Amino acid sequence: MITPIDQSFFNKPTLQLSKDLLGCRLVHLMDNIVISGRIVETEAYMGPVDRAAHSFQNRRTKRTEIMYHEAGLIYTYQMHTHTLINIVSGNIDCPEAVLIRAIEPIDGIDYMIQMRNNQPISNLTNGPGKLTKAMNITMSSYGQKSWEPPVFIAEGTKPHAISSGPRIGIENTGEARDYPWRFWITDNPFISRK
DNA sequence: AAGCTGATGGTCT
DNA sequence: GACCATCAGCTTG
Repeated sequence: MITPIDQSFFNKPTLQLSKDLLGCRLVHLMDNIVISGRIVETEAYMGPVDRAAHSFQNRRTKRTEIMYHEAGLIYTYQMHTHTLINIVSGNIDCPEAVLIRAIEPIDGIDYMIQMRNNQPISNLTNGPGKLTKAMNITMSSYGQKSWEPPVFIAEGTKPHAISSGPRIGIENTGEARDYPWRFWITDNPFISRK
């Protein structure tokens, strides 16, 4: 049995949380199988002041609603045909979030390979859409607590070093394009891009 | 009501 | 490198 992290873990500035999540485990406890991986890449989305964030200028819709609630809740959304998973951050009414972009598989690797159509291990979870597919994380996680099963964060192993740089896939967002709000474990082979 | 835009990934050339 | 799946939300009318 893997113990979920304490809810108080999420109570910190979003950029700090983005870094602290590196090395933690993302776990999906299903009926007959445990799926888990080590978080190796994240991105911070800083809400009202961040052109690249869905909640830029406090945009509040059915989709972004959950970001206006307590830190540690799960924000899932559909990107084209894929589901992406974020952890809500910031105080109530401060709509920030951390996108989980890549994990290193730990438990349930055979299951992940199946879910990913027999892709090699190096290509199972090295991207935000890939890891949700591999771990069978869907929109049903929207608004759920990430400090309780079935989908939750658990303690992991501290990264030896952390790198940072511009975020991925937000070329048309003005100044926000260059903010170094992507974080990854230095030299980890499972990050989404080099 | 219609058209555009993605925090993506697979497939094809 | 180009194309595309597919949908919430924004823009324009």
